[in-house]
Formats: sequence, structure tokens, C-alpha cells
Amino acid sequence: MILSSIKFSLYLSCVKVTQNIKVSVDAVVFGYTSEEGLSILFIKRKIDPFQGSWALPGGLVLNNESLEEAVERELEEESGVKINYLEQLYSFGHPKRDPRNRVLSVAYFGLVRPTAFRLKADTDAMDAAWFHIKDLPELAFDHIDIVNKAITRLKAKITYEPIGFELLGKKFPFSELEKLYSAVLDRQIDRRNFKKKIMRFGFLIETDEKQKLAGSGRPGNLFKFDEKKYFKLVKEGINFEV
Amino acid sequence: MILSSIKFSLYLSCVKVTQNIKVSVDAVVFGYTSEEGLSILFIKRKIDPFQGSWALPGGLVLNNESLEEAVERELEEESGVKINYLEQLYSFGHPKRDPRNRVLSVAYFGLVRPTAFRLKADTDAMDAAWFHIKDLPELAFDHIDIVNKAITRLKAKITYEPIGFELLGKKFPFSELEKLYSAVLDRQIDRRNFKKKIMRFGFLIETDEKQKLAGSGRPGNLFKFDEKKYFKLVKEGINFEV
DNA sequence: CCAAAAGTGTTGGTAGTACACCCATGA
DNA sequence: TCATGGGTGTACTACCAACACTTTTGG
Repeated sequence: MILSSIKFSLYLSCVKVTQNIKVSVDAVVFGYTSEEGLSILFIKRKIDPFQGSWALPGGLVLNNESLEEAVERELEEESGVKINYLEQLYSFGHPKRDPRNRVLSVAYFGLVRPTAFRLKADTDAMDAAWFHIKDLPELAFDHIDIVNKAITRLKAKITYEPIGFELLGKKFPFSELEKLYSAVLDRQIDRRNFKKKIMRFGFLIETDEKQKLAGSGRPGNLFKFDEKKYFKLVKEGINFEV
Repeated sequence: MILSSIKFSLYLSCVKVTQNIKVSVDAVVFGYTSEEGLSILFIKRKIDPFQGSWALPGGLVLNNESLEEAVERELEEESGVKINYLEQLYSFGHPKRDPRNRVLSVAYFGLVRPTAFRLKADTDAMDAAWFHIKDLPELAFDHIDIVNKAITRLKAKITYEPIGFELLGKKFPFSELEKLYSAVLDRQIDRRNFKKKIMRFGFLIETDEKQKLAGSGRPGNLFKFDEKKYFKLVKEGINFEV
């Protein structure tokens, strides 16, 4: 195998030495709860380098698995998370981004409902935890760059696609959606205008159930997504500036 | 090096065999001329597999160069093109996308002014040529997927950023810009509305020079970009639906 | 004078924005 | 009855979309 690898390199592009770059995947997983707000999932590294540091879940890609499979496997192994939405974010390939060997990381961007499962640290992680987006820990490697890119993407994405289905529960009061948008966009949103805008798209259905109250205040109606219309709109790529 | 590589893999993520994935870059370079329209640059492969097929310029990344350096080097080597704008597009990592070994390709997306240089085939290419976007040849590997992704990106991008500076010359008649948008979006554009829209942004300066005529018809004024305003707007991320 | 391309304004519809008061509930 | 959060409508503005005739040039 090693021989064929060398031959391959020479053959393909006249490189003088065998290319020695490893490929890994990392995932920036966003979760949202009304209590905790918008959070990102990190694991605590078991091994050097950066042992004990917080880092994005991820790891080397196996020889026969696709990148997406690698992400899902690593998430499962390291944190027990089953992802709800996954898209490729960006590849980070700076030669010195890993202090040992060169490692190219293909970063992914994911959304989950954190209430849907319990976090558990596992194979490669001492611990796994959510951190609020405004209160991130020091991170290993260049993971802070990856996180920043993901936040930028999330912000951009939410203006042209109705994210939310992947982050909220089956039924939720309208104010949940509003708080989510407000958290992602990091600014206040006018309740009335926002509702008008959203309802125009027609992918939200108002149920006649009422919110169970967490404190005082008037309980709101619960809404749910009309999945058909929702995914149809997502596919068509609607414009969705809030 | 081989030993340390194996140790590294085991150490990092409990992989049983050494990861054997190569990393390459490929570039989808768009060019525009009023005569030829919107075109993409391809090279004709000198070597197997797909010898003699058309393919995207690209190749393996060297151990100590960044991905962007690799793209620029390959473009220079294979076609003599000096790129004008470059951004990462997507990484293609399917295990079987290369029939020999596994090769992950980080694809880039580029814009150039084709009139600025002559194409020349070189090291790894028998030939290099522009193909009109509506008349692409059969392509090697999964390059058609990469191209389609790039076209989708270009279409999306042009609606929220004023592309054009990178594709047009220093001075151009307004109709050039309009034809460019029309070519990218693949639909007709209302001349009056388009001009109103563009001029509102204020990054175009009308000069008092006239177009040299290619045929009959009234010659138009030449315009140029106000680079300062243009790049300021690009940075701020304007909304730019046409 | 004819063909080809450039230049130019108005109107109606739609969506965005700003803004304030009343209602239902729990404590 | 008070505090909390939910629910709702209007008026103004800005942008979008649709649309046709005149001007300048070359042949």
C-alpha cells in the first residue's frame, strides 16, 4: 500500500515526495433551547495535543467512509449526538494548523434539538458540553476560526432559508421562533413585523393548543411546521430577510 | 516519516489502518467576453486515467503549500492563467471519486478576465481551452458535479454581491454588465430597471468616452468601477437582487 | 432611410419599517 | 391588582416590475 501510494503521487502530478496530509472532519453543531439560548457543542480532548482543552467534535476520516459518514460517526462516538441537519461548511487546510502532522479538516455545520437526547462523552472525549454562543471556552487548534465561520454562515443562512424546523420541537409558541431568530441575528426583532413576514410564507400552522406556562404571562398558541410546504420552500430557496 | 504517520493515526483517533487519502485542489475558473459569453476553463489531461479527457485544472497539494497556493500554482502550470478572484467552493470527498486511490478534492471558484492573457498548455496538460457554459465537453472524474456546484454558486453570488469587476475590463459599455448578468442568471433582464438598480449603489462611474463600435448601432458611454466604493460594498455584503 | 443598439420615466403593486395599546394568566 | 408576556393594525416609505418611444450611429 505504501509503495502504491508513492507511485501514485509521482504518477499523478510529478510531486517529488509523497504527499503526507491527513484528512479529518470537524463539526460545529448548534443547538437551541429557550432556557439556554443558542449553543454550540464541544468535547474535552482526552489526548495530546491540547489534552484537556475544549474542541469541536471530529477526527480522522476512515479510508472507506464518506465525509458525512465520518462526521456522524465522530459525533456519535464523542458525544452521543444524532444530527438533525448537516451541511458542509468549509475546508481548513493551513499547513501548520495542527502542530504535529499536516491535517486538512473539512468542517461541517449542524443543527440539532438538544432536548432530544442526553450528551455522553465517549471514545475520544473526556467530556461533552454545550456552550452558549456568547460564552465560548478557549479552543484547541484553529477551532475558533471554524466556529466563527459557522456563526457567520448561520447568520447568513437564516436570512435566506427558514431555519428553525431543525432547531425547535414539534410544537412551540411563536415567541420561541422569534427568540431563536433574535439570538442568531444578535439583534432585536419587531414581533408584529416578524409574525407577518413568517405567516406570509404559509409554512407555519397555528394549532389550538396553548403553551404550558413557565412563569406568569399570557400563554401563547402553539405552532407547528407544515413540513411539506417548509421543505418545498427550502428547496426552492426563498428569500427570507428578517 | 511513514512510521510517524502510522503512529500518528493510531494515536489520534484509534484508526486501525493508516489513513490513505490524498488531497488535491481543482479550480472552476469563469471568464467572460462579450463575443464568447460566459465560459469555463478546462485542460486536456496528458495522463491516465481519463487521458485525453477534458478536466478542471488542478492537482495534488504539496506538503508545505496552502490550498490557495496550490490552486494558483496548478493554474499557472497547466494553463498560464493568473487568477483575479478566488474563493473556496466545496470539498468533494466521495471514496470512489478517483478510480485509483482515494483523493479528496478541495474545489475553488475563480473569476478572470480572459483577454488579459493567452492560454498555454504546460506541465500536466496537453491543451487548455475555454468552453461556453452552455456547451461543456464530457469531463473526467466527478468534475461535472464540481462545475454544476460552481455555476449554482455563481448564480447565487451574483444576487447578493456585485460580481463584474473581476470579469470585465477597466472600462466597458453598460450593456456589457447587463449581458454578463443576463448570461449568469440565464434570463433576460430589463435594461431600465437594471440600470436604475446598479446606479443606486453608486459604484459605477460614467466616463465621457464612447464605445468603439463592433457593428452598427448607437455607441454607448463607457463606465468604470469606483474601486473604493465597490470593495467597500462587497465587504459589507449588500443585497443585490436583480 | 433602414437596421441595430443605447438611452430614458412613469405608474401601480407589494413588502418593509416604525410604532402602542389591550388581553390572559399566575402570583 | 400587579407583573409578565402574548396578541394585534395602520400609515409611510422604498423598492420592484412592467412597459415603449426616441436617439445615434453604420451601412
